[in-house]
This record gives sequence, C-alpha cells and structure tokens, in this order.
Amino acid sequence: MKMSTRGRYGTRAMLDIALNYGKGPVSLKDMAQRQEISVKYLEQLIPPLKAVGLIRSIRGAGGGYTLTRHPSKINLLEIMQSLERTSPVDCLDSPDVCPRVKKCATYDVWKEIQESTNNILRSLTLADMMERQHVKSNKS
Amino acid sequence: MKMSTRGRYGTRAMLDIALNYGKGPVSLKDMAQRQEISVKYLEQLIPPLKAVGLIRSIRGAGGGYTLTRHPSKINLLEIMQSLERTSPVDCLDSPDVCPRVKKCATYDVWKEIQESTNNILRSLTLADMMERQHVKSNKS
DNA sequence: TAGAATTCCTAGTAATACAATAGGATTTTC
DNA sequence: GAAAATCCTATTGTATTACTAGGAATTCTA
Repeated sequence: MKMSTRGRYGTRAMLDIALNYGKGPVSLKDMAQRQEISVKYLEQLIPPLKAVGLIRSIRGAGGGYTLTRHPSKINLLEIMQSLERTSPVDCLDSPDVCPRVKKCATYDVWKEIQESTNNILRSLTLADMMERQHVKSNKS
Repeated sequence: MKMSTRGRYGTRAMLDIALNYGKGPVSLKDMAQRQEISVKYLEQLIPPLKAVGLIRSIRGAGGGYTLTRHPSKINLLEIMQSLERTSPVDCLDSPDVCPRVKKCATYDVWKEIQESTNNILRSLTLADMMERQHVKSNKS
C-alpha cells in the first residue's frame, strides 16, 4: 500500500514545469533546487515522461523541459502511470499470475481500491494543482 | 502504490477463519492447504492479528484459531492496519519527516487517496466478504 | 503416559525493488 | 571554444519483503 518516490517526485517535477508554463523551459538544475531533489535522480524520471509525450526537452545551454499540452489537459493519472506500477496488486494487471482470481473474494476489493485511486488521480489536472499550490503559498 | 502480500494473505486468512465461524477453530495446516500459502508464512501473520485482538488461539492437537467477534463486527481496515503500513506516503503518518508538508500541493492528493482507500476497507466486514465468497463459489 | 498435532518463538536468508550516485558523451548557446 | 544543458548507461547501496528453518511449549487422544 505504498507509493514510490518515483511517482511522488515525478508529479512534483511536473507541477514545477507546469508552474513555468509559457515562460520557457525549466532546467533540472533549477527544479532540483526548488524541489530539493538531486539532479541525478530527477534525470531518471524524465525519460518515461518524455516517452508518453507529456514533456518535450530542449538541449544545450538555456535548455530544459516544457509541457507538450496545456496544464489543464494533463492529469495526475497519466503522470503516475508513466512512472510507476499503479496497480496495488499484480493480479489486477495480469490475472494470469494467479489461478485463484475467479474464486477470490478479495480480488474485487483490490480492484475497487485501484479504481477509486485512479479516479482521484484522473480527476486532478496540473492546472488544478497549480491552483492549489497558489492557495497554499498565499496562506503561509 | 503497491500492497504487500502480508495484507493480502492476512485478509484471506481472516476470511478463511470467518468462513468457519461457530464451527470450531481453524488450524494453520488446513488454512495453508485451502489458501495455498505455506504454514510457515501464515504463522508470521498471526501475532499481529492476535495483538489487536481479532483472533484467539487454541493450542495443542485439534487447536487453531477463531475470531473473537462476529464476522460482521470486523472490517478489512482493522485487518490491514494490523498487518502493514497502510499509508501510501510516510508524511501522512508522521508529517515531521518532511519540512515541505505545509506548502506541498501533492500532499493533499496522497491524503485524499489514503482516505478513500481507508473508507473502502472500513466499509467492508468479514461478513460481507463471506457473502461475496458464497456468490463467487456458486457461480463457478 | 506416550505420541501426535498443534501453536509459539526467534533467527536467518534469499530475492527483489527502490533510491540514489557516477561518469562521461552529446547538443546548443553565446 | 567554453559553458550549460540534456542524454545515456552502468553501478552501488540499502531497505524491505517474502519466505524458510528449527525447535520449544502446549494440549488432546488413545
């Protein structure tokens, strides 16, 4: 029932890029400072995010990363799914791994949990997160 | 975002005991055969379940385990919480581990997810699961 | 009262996944 | 051509998880 740092750091990174939307690319160096995550670790989260087409990179000095779509068109489920296995239990993704699936009463429970978390993540866009971030920043 | 086998096997074990409610204790040997989990591994799930008072043991030949309450009075959250860390992220249980908690927009998301899964688990009792199990068994 | 069946207890191990680091190649700007 | 970035691959450390092992203690039954 644990979420890995990949997914968590990755969404923070995406939010960081989103907050600079329309103002040019964000470098890992800057991101690393703001988010207090090492550049080297952030570097590893980038390829999967690029692979699913959520971000675009600009190489060389002055380069960095930008979103490929408007923040309101990217939801957290997309981000999480590209970075980690979102399924709480293997049998949900590949029912073949367990011969008990059909007669297993608990199977349905894990499925219900997966669906509810996916719904939450899908309902939240980066634009929503930007809004929340602003509210939080103003309060403190 | 993964759930450990402890929690999953544990709930299956509890359901197994529940299905024998009122008919005497269930031995690990029998449970192991039905659930296809080694006795030795099941043995390790027992102490935490006993510690929170969900089951009672009867030692010696003919012994085994019984529920301490009616199946309708035991929910899955109690079981899971005794067996594994149910929090998807450490900062939810102990906000001190991360100084960013207050300004972290993603924190609220993980919290929402935790609450929704906890609600699902809390809403399901072993009696519900027994019912589901019977439906599944009759169908196949 | 012996022996079989069971829970109880503690330790140990093997495998896996996770988190993080290292070093250098490539691209682009100025 | 130097600096600032991304890009790529490998490696290491570490923690957790899953599982096994061996034997002590308890209780039932014949």
